[in-house]
Amino acid sequence: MAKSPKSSVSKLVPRVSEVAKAAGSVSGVSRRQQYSASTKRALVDVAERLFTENGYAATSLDAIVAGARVTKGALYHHFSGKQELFEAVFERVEAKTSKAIQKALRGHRDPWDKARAGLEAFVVVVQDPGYRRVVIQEGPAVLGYERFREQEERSTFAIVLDIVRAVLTAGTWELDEEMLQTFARIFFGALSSAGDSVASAEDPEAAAERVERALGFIIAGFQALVEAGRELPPASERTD
Amino acid sequence: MAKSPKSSVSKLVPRVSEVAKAAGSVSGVSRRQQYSASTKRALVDVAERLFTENGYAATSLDAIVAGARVTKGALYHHFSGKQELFEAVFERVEAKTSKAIQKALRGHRDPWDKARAGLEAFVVVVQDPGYRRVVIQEGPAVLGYERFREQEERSTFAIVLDIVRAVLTAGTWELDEEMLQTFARIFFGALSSAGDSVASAEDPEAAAERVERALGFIIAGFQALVEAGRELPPASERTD
DNA sequence: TAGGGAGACATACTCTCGGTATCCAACATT
DNA sequence: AATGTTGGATACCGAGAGTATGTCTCCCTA
Repeated sequence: MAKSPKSSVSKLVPRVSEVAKAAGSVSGVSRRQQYSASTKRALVDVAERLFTENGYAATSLDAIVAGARVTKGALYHHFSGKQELFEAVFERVEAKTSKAIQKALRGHRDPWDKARAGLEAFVVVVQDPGYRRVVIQEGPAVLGYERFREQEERSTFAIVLDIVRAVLTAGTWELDEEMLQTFARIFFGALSSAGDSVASAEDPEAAAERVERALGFIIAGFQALVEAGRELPPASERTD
Repeated sequence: MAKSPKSSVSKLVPRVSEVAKAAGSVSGVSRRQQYSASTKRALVDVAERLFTENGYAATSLDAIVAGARVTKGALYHHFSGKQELFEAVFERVEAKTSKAIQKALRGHRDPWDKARAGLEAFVVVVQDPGYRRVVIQEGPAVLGYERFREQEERSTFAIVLDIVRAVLTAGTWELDEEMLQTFARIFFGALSSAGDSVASAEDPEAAAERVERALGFIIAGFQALVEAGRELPPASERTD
């Protein structure tokens, strides 16, 4: 229905102007595919910027496509909708973060050293506005908590889990996977919160220092118990 | 402009049907004010339910006003918009939670006992779907992180801060307010995250037990160091 | 006790925005 | 050349947040 807009002139500017043409054309991908990939990247680029600056709800698709100099048609060709676009941004930010932390971890063999190095890296990386906004603040709400956790599970949280596993299996007692996950969750939450407090502080430098000292202290206490072979306490007395 | 709908019959059902008439009419409030307060409460009631069930974005104002059997006019008379309505819900849920924890804290004098009791209470209360959804998951995104923290600052977080202050000033060393806040933030984050993992577990009972044991262990390590009078570690070597 | 605020809503409208339907041009394939 | 496929443009739609304005009724005061 609706009068067909077939005679709409289609002023079609030369299209795909100066963009693309990166990656030397050697590979087997056609020019068309290159263009496609480049507009997709452009969309994610702009979306990342706008989501970070104004948040998910306050960022309109019109603004995004305008920024990427395409139209909604292009957007909906590459993504199923606003949420999937957000996911793409989310994954990218996560990947960046994850890589940065992994990098900081290299060069430490002792698990406890690794933990401390990871902590320091995390405190730095969490100050990135993109990570704060996209991952920490809006991730759970936009993706839904379940999907959010699935994503985390495969990146930043995985790192924490690895470290926790390393330091705990180095101890004398053994514990099941569930308990490991629990410890990792707790530390991960502590890190996230700490990171937030750093990022939103008036003086991030000073805040970061405080966070490192505090967490260092807690970890030290933890380490002492673990290395002393102290058993896990039982749950409270209401466990029948 | 626009044709004035003055002749729109106004079918006006008896209005303010069976609701209200709670609180024995002794106080100095007029009947008018009672009615007003009751519709406001009805709005918040319904909003709390729908926000909890479907989330903020997926809950339309139309659904809320329909549930409360009023119109948008009423809603916008009492609240400046959807967000302010959410804030009202948020505050109520927070207050409920806060009160529950405070209650669990009574009857413990030793700060460390208090900490453990508070932990247990928190793990329970965080399983409430309303708290999870409204406060933990959507609070930061909807309110914006700053406003979210301001609110937390005055309720649940305040409790954690109190406890942390109690256990730390009981120790030998002294530390400034900022450092206290940092510790509280960290523990608060750990608690929130732990609470989430409990609430979203297949077996919340078992998850709650694990959380308590893990956090109990961490606290024990913390306590050991504090009571040993161990100094805070310096920050990492890049502090010039 | 009449009347005039003003508070407490109702109704109808606007406008932004996410999503859809449809079309077209540029390649790819035969 | 004919055909299919992909990348993308345009126009449109409906949902829903917010607004403009009217109106009823309680309450207070002269």
